[in-house]
Amino acid sequence: MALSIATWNVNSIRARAERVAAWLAASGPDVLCLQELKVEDKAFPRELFTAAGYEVALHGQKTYNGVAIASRTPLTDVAIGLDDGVDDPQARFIAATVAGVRVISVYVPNGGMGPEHFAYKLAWLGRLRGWLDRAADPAVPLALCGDFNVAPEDRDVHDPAAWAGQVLCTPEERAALARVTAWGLTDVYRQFHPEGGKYSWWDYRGLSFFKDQGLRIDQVWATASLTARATACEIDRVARKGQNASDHAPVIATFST
DNA sequence: ATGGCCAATTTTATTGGA
Repeated sequence: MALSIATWNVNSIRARAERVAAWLAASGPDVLCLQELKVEDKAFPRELFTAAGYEVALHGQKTYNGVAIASRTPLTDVAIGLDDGVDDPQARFIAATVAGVRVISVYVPNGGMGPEHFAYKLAWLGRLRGWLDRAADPAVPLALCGDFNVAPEDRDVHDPAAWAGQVLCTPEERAALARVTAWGLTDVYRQFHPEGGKYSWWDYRGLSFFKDQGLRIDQVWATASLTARATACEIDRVARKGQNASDHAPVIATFST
């Protein structure tokens, strides 16, 4: 048997309802971490998931952000938000345990809208490391999944020279992400695809997807005990094609059980 | 010249995204 865990920034679950339903029916993973729901909990299209055989743990908000974990098997020990005493209304973190794996869905701040946004992003990554230190165990199977809004290395960038120093690729962001993953996490996609030149996000503008001008900012990071069970990790570019697509493609990691 | 697209909103412009 296998356990598949995917992450997908859908850029509005309501705008993407038909595409998500079709994707679940065609290639639905066991667990799906979602980001950028852009909807309050009470307006979340839960039936879309229940009809496909999933239960959902949800942390939404109006207009912006919003994360969830959908699973074919029961979700337990749901944690909403970083719960670190910081007054932060932005819905960017949810965790739950499924099939013996601690699964986390994060939507890391973009940080590109000005200096205060950038500072919030770096601080948020520091708070994420704090949550791992305080509330998780690197010795157990854990998958930290989501839209990290950081391309970890130049090989995750279509044009590193053009992106040098730009938000999503700065040394400060890469260092902040590295401090999170130094807790004890491995980039599962990288394990299977060291070659680079593979992306998970393409700008809607300028025919970027057609020209494959993207960034690999969506990732699945796993602890050692889970990484040891990884058998594959793929980006589903097909889900980015055509009309009404999200600007992100799903990333699917598969583990032996 | 630093644009182009897309989604949500007390919508016909603005904000945020990446």
